[in-house]
Amino acid sequence: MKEINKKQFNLGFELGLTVSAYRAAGQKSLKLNGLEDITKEQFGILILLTMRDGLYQTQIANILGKDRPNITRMIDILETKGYIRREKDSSNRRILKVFLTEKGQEKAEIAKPVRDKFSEVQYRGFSNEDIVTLVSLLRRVRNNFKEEYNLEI
Amino acid sequence: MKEINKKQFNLGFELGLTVSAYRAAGQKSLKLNGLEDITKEQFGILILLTMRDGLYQTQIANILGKDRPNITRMIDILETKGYIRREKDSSNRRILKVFLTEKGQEKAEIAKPVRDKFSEVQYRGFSNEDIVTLVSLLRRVRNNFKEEYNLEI
DNA sequence: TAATAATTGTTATCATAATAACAGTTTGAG
DNA sequence: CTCAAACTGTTATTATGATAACAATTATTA
Repeated sequence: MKEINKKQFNLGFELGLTVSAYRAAGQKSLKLNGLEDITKEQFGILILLTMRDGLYQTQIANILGKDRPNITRMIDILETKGYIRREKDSSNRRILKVFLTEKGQEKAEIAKPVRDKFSEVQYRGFSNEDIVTLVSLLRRVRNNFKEEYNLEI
Repeated sequence: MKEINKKQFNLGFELGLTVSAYRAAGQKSLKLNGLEDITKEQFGILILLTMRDGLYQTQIANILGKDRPNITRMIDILETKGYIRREKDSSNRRILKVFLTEKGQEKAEIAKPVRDKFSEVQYRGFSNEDIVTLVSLLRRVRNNFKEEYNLEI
C-alpha cells in the first residue's frame, strides 16, 4: 500500500464521531420505543442487573468500565426514578447491593429487544472476521497507550 | 470463522475503553511535557488555529466535529487563559473570528511535537493497511447508525 | 420592500468522564 | 491485638457532550 495521508485517518476524530453516533443512535432507539426517560448508560446498569441482580456498586463500575463516582450518580438517578433499590450487605457494612425493583424489571424487559436491535444494527454488513478485526485493532490502540503512558485502564 | 461470542465483542464497551485510554493518554502526554494547564480538546483548537488562524467559531466546531455551545465554552477558557482572542468580523456582524495570541502560538509550538509523538504511539505496530481498516470499520459502524436512525452526524 | 427563514454565538440545563478527598469499614502485617 | 493500609461509597469540582431556546444579524422569498 502506498503512503497514506495521516490527516484522513485521525483516530481521535474518528473515535469521537463514532462515539457520538453510537450515543445518538442509542438514545434515538430508546426514544423510538418510548424509553427516553433514562439514558443509554443507565440502561446498561438495568440490563446488567437482569443478568446479575444484587451486584454491589464497585462491581457494577468494574463490569461496565466506569468509575465509582459515576456509578453512584447514575444509581442515584435510577433509585429516584424507582427502577432500582440499594440494600445494605449484612456481612460487609461497606457494601451496598443493588437490586432491580419490579418497575425496573419491567423496564429492562422492554429495553432488551431494543438493545438487541441496536446490537444488530451496529454490525450490519459485518462478517465475524470484521467484528474481530475491529475490536482487536481497538485493543491494540489501547495497548499502545497503556505501554507508552503506563495507564491503569 | 466459527460463531463468535458477541459478548466478547461488545462495541460500546470497547469504544468506551478506547476513548478513555485515548483521553487519559492524551492528558498524560501533556502532563509529561508540562502542558497540563489546558486539556487535550483545548489543544485541538490551538493546533487547528496554527494551521488556519482566524477561523470563526462555527467553522472550528464543524472541523473538530463538536457543537457550537461546546466550542463557545472551550474558547471562553482559552481566552481567559490568554491563548486566543476573538475579533469581530466587519463584513458579517454575527461572526467572531478566533486568533491565536503570541502566548497561544508559543503554546501550540510546544504542543506540536507532543501531539506528533502521541500520533506515533497510537498507531505503533500498525501497518498502513491496519490504519485504513480500523478507520473504515469505524466509518461503517457510523454509517449503519446513520442509515437506521437517520442521524445528522 | 416586507415578512420569513436561516445563521451565529450564547446561555441554560442535564448527563457523563475523571480526579481528589473524605468517613466508615475491613483487612492484614507486625 | 493494634495500627496502618486498603476498600466502599460518597461528595465536590472541573471539563466535555448534547439539546433547547434566545437575541442579533443576514439571507431569502413572496
